Order: sequence, then structure tokens, then C-alpha cells
Amino acid sequence: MAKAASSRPADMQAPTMVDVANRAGVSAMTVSRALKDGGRVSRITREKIMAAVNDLGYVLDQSAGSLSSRKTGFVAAMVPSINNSNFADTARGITDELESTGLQLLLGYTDYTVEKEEKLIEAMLRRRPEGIILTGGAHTERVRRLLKNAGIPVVETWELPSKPIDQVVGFSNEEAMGLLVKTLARKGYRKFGYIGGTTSRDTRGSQRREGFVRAIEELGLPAGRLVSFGVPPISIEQGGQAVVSMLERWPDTEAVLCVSDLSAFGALMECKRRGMKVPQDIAIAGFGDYEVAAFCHPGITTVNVDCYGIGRQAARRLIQIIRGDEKKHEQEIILTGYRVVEREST
Amino acid sequence: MAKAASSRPADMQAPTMVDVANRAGVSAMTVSRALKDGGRVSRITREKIMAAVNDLGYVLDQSAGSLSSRKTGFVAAMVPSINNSNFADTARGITDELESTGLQLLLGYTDYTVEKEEKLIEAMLRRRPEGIILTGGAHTERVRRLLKNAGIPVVETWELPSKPIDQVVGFSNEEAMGLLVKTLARKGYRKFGYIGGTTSRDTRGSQRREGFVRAIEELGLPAGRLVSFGVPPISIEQGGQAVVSMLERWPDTEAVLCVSDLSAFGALMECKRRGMKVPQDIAIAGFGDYEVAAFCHPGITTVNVDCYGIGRQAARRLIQIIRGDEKKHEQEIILTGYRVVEREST
DNA sequence: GCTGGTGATGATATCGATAACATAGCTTAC
DNA sequence: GTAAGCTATGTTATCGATATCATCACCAGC
Repeated sequence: MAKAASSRPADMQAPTMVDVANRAGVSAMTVSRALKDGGRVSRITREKIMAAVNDLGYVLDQSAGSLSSRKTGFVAAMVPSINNSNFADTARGITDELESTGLQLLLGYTDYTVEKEEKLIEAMLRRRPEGIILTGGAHTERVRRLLKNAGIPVVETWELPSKPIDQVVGFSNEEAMGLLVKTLARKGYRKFGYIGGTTSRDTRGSQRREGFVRAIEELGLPAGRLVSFGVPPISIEQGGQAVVSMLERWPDTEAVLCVSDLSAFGALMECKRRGMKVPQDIAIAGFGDYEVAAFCHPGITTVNVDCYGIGRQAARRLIQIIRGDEKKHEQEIILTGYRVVEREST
Repeated sequence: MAKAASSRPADMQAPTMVDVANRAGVSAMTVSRALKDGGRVSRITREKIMAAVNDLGYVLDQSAGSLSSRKTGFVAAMVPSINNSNFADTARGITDELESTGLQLLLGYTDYTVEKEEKLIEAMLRRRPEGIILTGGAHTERVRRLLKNAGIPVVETWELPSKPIDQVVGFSNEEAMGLLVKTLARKGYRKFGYIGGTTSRDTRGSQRREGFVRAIEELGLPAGRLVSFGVPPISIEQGGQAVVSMLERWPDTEAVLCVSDLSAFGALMECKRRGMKVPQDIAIAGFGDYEVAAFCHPGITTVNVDCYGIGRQAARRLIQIIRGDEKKHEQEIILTGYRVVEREST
């Protein structure tokens, strides 16, 4: 039995399908068919071909293939950030869902800005992805035009955009934060504070803040105290700094709600460092249900969001459209769940 | 002035370079040149072309381009995981470094297994990346052969493999953990415990554990107590469970070192939950210098590693080789720094 | 005035695969 | 026994860009 080619001299061209075909004594087309699952090739021929592939160390060239078949097998996805964030779970969900389909993910980090998003999308469209997943509903006009021209399915996630481009997988950040306020109000808290980054960049953060303000109004509570601190995503450290600033201005604040669990954690640790008792002296709640929120002491009350599921469902919807090849696919808005998780911090 | 094409009917083919060329009254080749930076095209012609590009909503097709130029503009990178982990920072470093070069990243998650790594690498080689970045030095034989045949530069990161494939950017996990032990021994701790995942999958974890054991031996301290718990990457929750198990078996343990800050954080919180004083009753240290370690209370002593820098340097080295087109590039081993960061937990 | 250089552009072949159609051989139905 | 159908395979054209070589106009230098 032929041994697999161990190596190739550096100056030698990598083998092509024709090389494999010659070695196996068939045509290139037959090799192509043998290398796809569905290809109808006799068992004997397939074995000869596989032997040749192995001998030559042949690896299929998909760039060539996709030029010809007009299917690149790429899906693009934009997330604001991947470090220490819920979006890592979403990216993971997308990847997992794509895994069995042979589609490959092109992942981009927008750094929470539509300008970076635009640049990334331009770059990725040059790779002719078959579909694209975005975070949020805020995009430049140019991006909307580019995506329209590209003629590929688009899924916006993590929000419910007022003017959706195409598909949506998300939830109302406003309602979710409102629910948190109501849950805490029912426990008797009345003087609420809110901590978030300066808002223009992070639309989800802004929506949560609006949900906070509106819920306070609806409940007829004293006006919410708002602290904006730092550029989103607001870090653990900034959460700590923000709570200090909050307590200086409004020392009688009873409950502090944070735009994310990371800032809530920072606020919590800063309060403990200052010898305050949580929740007796002050209650703290976050958003996102990060692992730290569950296992820190005291545990942080938060809103659980199905980050991973958002990724999976977004990818699944995209695959449906791509594979189904519905020329004229329906717009679908998939709502993902959220729920308040009460822990010791409130 | 012509207005940009707002949209294209769904059944219409996307415009190609030839369409742009016709509209601009030049040849396709000239369009191609105009769209590259270096292309030498007169200012007038370039403006006509750009106008045509804009009118038609033309987007370059890189799959086609790379087939012809034999340069795909892809770089592949494998990380064990991206959720809640140092590798997210490394991935970020790679991305940032690539940004200005026009190279695009194909990112894969190996889930800490060489089998998954092999599958991913096979898939990615079909995209003909111009270079590849790996985490660690443990790979299947097949992967080594595939990479050799591919004839592209390879960078292994985060470790110092005993049998490097090509380039290396990393540090000795063994030494780093040894340094942590020695630092704490100098403070007077004698009875050390170590918490890590079951070792076969996570080679960096294993190396840290070995470094721990060796340092204990060298210092002539009582044999280290080793608790293995869960499948890497070991979570916050598992860190908490592991410290319980440690205290049950060896209640007199003075200092617990953890394979990562996440498990250290879990251990710390569990101890606090049980009313123990840290570091008086027990000292706790981690590895990796995550943000939580710095800002939790008490702060966690740890080993700072330049995660982001590893990514940047790995990418930079790759770019050097790719762009320099050194047919016969030298092997280089780039050491990245680490340092013990002492905080209140020890 | 002729040679040689330079800058801008065009023509053609080609990258490596796959779609689409063609063909040969064999089986099945009535 | 022959038309119809099926399976396995081959042939040819093509996907959309770029490498390479060719061409042409123009200018400088002697």
C-alpha cells in the first residue's frame, strides 16, 4: 500500500485536482464528485481516488471551487466585542450551529461603532458571504445599501430594530430592564440609580437605560439617578468608579442597576471594599447573567439572556434561507427569552 | 453627477469588473489596477472608474482575485476557546495586528482537543491561508504533515513546545507557575495546594501543574496537594467545588494555587461564602491576571501574562514572513514576559 | 532626428475547481 | 427485442479576477 506523501519540496507546486485525477486514472470531474458527499461515484473509483489524494497530500481548494459554483460557504458575523462579553457566547452559538453545515464563519469586531462595522462589512462582502449576522439595528446608510445590493439574507440580533433590514433574532432590552425595575420595586426599593456607559455608541445600553427611566416613571417612583461613566463596554473597574460617583451625589440611593453584570460586579466589589453591606446598605443588580454574577459573593441579581441561543437561532435562520434557497424569503422576527434572576445582592 | 445605485433587482447578476470597465470606457485590467493601492493609473481614469464603481454598486470579488494571484489574504488561527478566557485577548491581538495589512482572520475553536484542531485545520487549509497560528505545541501527526505540505509559516503560541513546527511566540508555563510558588514561599507559606482540571487536554494547565510540583520539590517543602476537578477549562463554579474538596482532604492547607484566575475566583468566593478569611485562614492565587482578579475583593494574587501581546507578536511574525516572502525563513522563538502580581489574597 | 526610457493602458492566458451537457454501457418493462 | 431509464464517467465552457507581455505616446539626451 502506498504511503502518504510525507512532504513536498518547497519549490514544488501543490497538487491540483488534475494531478489527483491523473494518478487515479480518471477525469478531474470524477475526483470532484468523489470529494463531495453527494457525488455518485462507484466504490472502486472512489477508493482509487482517495488513495491518490492521500499519496499526493492533496487538499481541495475551495476558493477555486466557490468561484465556479458561485457558493463560497462563508457566513459573516459582526459582534461589538469578544472579550469578556456576552457576545462571545453568541459567536460560539453561531459557530456551533454552522459546524455541521460546512459553512465557515468570518467574524468581525465592530468595537461598538457603526463606522468600524461599515469598514468590516465592506471587507467581508469582498469574500461574498452567503449570509450575514449583525448585532443591533444601528447601521450606516451605506451599510444598508451594501447589504441590499449584496442580495444575501441578513439577521439582526440582540435587539428589536425599529427598521429591520431583514430577519431579526432578539428581545427588547427596554422591556427586560423595565422588568428588572418592577421586580425590585415590588421588593420595596424606591430610590433607584442606574449606571451605564455614555450612551451614543451602545444602542442596547441606551435601550436598557430608557427602559429603566420609563419603568421608574410608570411606577411613580422618585426620578431615577443616572450615572454615565466611560466608553462602552463599561468595565469592572469603571463600574466601581461609577458607584462611588453615584453615592457621592445621591448617598441615599437604595438600589443600583447596572447596564451589565461586569459593571455591577465592579460596583459590588467597590462597596464591599468600603465596608458597605450588600444588600442592606445598598442593593445592586446587573444585566446579562455572566458567570461571575452567579458565583460571586453575594450573588448578583440580574437579567438572564439567552446569548448562546441568540447565536444558534440567528445561524439557524440564515441556514434555512441559504439552503432553502428561498428567493423571496419572508421576514421573520424571532423573540428570544429573558428572565430576572434574583440573588442575594438585592 | 450620477447617483449611487440604490438597489438591484433580485434576479439580476451582481456587476463584475468587466461591467465597471465598460461603463468607465477602459479595460478590466485598468479597473483592477485602479482598485489596488499600488496600481499606476492616471488620476482622470481612476476617477472615471471610481464613479462607475459607485454607480453600479460594484464590490470586488476576492475569491476570484485570489485564485488568479495565488494569494488569498487569509490567516488562520486556532484557539482553545473564546469564552471567558485569555485567548479572547490573543485573538484580539491577532485581529488588531492584521487590520492594517488587509489580511483576514479565520478563527477556530478547538475546545482544547487535538482532534477538533485537526478537523478545523483541514477545513481551513481548503481556504489556502497564507499562514497559521496555533495555540500550544500538542498536535496530531496528521496536522504536522498537513502543515508541512501546505508550505505556509506556522506560529505556535502560549507555550514553548519541545518540538516546534516553525515559529514560536510564548513563555514557559512551568517556570511561570514555579515563580509564583517561590514568591509565596518567600512570604512564609509552606503547605501548598494546587487546583486544576484533569490534565490530558490542557497542556498549558499540565505544564503549570508540573511547575508547581517541581518548585515545591526544589524548595524542600511538604509535598503539594493536588486536586484535579472537571474538564478544562475549569470554571468559576468548579474552582469553588475544588477548594471544598481540597479543604476536606487537607484542612491545614495554607495556600491554594489555581490553574487560572477563574477557578481562583470561584475558590475565593466559596471560601468567603463559608465565612473564611482570605488570606488569614487560607491564601489563594490564580494565573492569567483576568480583570476579575484585579477588582474583586480581596484582589487575587496572580501571574500576569501578555495575552494580547502574544496575539500581536504572533501575527506580526507571520506578516514578516508572508510579506517578506522569505522562501527559507529562519525559525525564531519569541519569549513573552510574565510577572507575579501580588494582591490581598496572599 | 534617432535611441532609449518611462508611464499608462490593453490583450490574452490562466488560476483550480464545478455546472451543464454528452456519452457509453447496462438494466428493466412490456 | 427494443425503447426508455439509470448509473458512472468524460468533455467543454465558465466563474471573475490578475500576471504577463505587448503596445503606444511622449519626453529627454546627445
